[in-house]
Amino acid sequence: MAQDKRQVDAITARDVDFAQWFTDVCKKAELIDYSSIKGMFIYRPYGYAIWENMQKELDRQFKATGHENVAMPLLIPESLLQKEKDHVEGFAPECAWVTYGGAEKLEERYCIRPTSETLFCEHYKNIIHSHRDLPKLYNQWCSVLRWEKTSRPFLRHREFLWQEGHTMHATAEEAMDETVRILNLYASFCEDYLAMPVTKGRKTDKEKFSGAEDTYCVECMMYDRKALQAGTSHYFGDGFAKAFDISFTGTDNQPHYPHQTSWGVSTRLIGGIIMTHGDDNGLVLPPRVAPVQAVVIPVAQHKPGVLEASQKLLERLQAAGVRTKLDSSDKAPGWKFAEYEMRGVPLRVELGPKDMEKEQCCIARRDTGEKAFIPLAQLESAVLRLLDEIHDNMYAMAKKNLDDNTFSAETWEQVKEIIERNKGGFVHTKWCGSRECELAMKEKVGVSSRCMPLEQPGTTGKCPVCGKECATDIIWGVAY
RNA sequence: CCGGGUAUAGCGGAGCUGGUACCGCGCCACAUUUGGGAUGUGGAGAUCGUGCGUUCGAGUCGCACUACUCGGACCA
Repeated sequence: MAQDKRQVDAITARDVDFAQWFTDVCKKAELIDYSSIKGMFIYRPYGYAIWENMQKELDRQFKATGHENVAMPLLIPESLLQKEKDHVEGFAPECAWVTYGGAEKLEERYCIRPTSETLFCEHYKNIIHSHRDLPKLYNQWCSVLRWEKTSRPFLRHREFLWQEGHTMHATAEEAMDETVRILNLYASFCEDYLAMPVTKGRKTDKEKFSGAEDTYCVECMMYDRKALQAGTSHYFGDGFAKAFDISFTGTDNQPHYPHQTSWGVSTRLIGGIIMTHGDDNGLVLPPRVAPVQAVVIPVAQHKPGVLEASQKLLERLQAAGVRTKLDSSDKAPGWKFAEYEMRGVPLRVELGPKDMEKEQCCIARRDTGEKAFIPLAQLESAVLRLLDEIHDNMYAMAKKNLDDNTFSAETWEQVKEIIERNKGGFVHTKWCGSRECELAMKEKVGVSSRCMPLEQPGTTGKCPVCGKECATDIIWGVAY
């Protein structure tokens, strides 16, 4: 392997130590750097650019479905956070608190937002009075802070970037529609933009968001067969509205409580694409969010005309809407090949004197490593076609990994056997709905419930723990 | 939060029974090179994670702290 020639850039093999491979990729591809505070990471330009591309597309879709962006305060007074009982119980253990303003000790301490439901509710109380004020479809892009005990790049930060949507609706049905609309939006975003197949489902009471009536989620399977929760969409009913005393006058001239949702995805998605698609040569980025979709590498660039011709390729691809970079640095071509592979750039366009004679260029795919010689006249169409093909192929490979590692079982012993033999994966069983049986699975098998899939077969069977006859399908797995 | 490991130049490492630090890669300059991580010559770069202590003297010994990392717990 090329990268073995240099220790400096060596990346731990993926199958030898997946955790170390992941950290190596994050560092070597210059996505992220550590800061001096545990769990607080620096998003470097290349890593942040991936987030910006995700953000751009999600923001477009949010706006297309009627949502508006707002910016709420960073700090939450303790008294405000405490208004909803379940919510504060869930988040208080991981809050960081501001207790001083300048040299003065504050009368009341302020929590640095771990999530902003309470802030939105306080505001909604002031602006929602009539059914004409509904729905309110707000979203904010911000960072939040949760004092996690263990942290890992992208997967679990103390401070992380995300978007949080908070909406208010006149009826439960409308709020539930919104919850599902966003769940579907997240699912199609993961599949169509990140090439990550998802399983849509509902969380158990144990796993749902603190204060929510229902939490829906998209669960993905990483290359190492562990589960990653990629996005969540919560239905709150009118619980927060009651706790925060938010009401509106309906067409019937009677007071009503509005129904609420919240939903979010975070920079954890970047961790997801790394662990779904990466290989032993480093990152493999889904073309639709890759900061650089094609890199033009001149070969023998000191020879007359090569740089100029390469520059022309750059301009043509940029004009065709392809995010393209030309690397005319004086590194050797082989060095550049390895470098951009490590960084996951989907396509490499090589141009040298021999190609110029034949009016062609060489295009190499990151996902398969295949090289093809393309007539210069067909440059744009070939590149655009290949980017789509790469996306489809990356999706298909990830889907195969998901399908190959998804199983069904009837008893907890079978689940344990499958998880141990397969070193992870998803196992479908029936579930009686009791927390005791869910906890027993963690205890006996070491798995947690991922979700109850939205698509239920409607059959009945036995709970793998208590053996009771039941109808609900549930998925178990080891999660990040 | 509990237990194990680690911290020396940008990166990876060496540094003995205490004496102010060495190697490879990278970096800078010049020359020759360029189709899978080029070669030569010259050069720069470190208060040894932080703080306190022992000592004539600490990278080395002791204590504390911080961060990273692997298990576990917790969390989503």
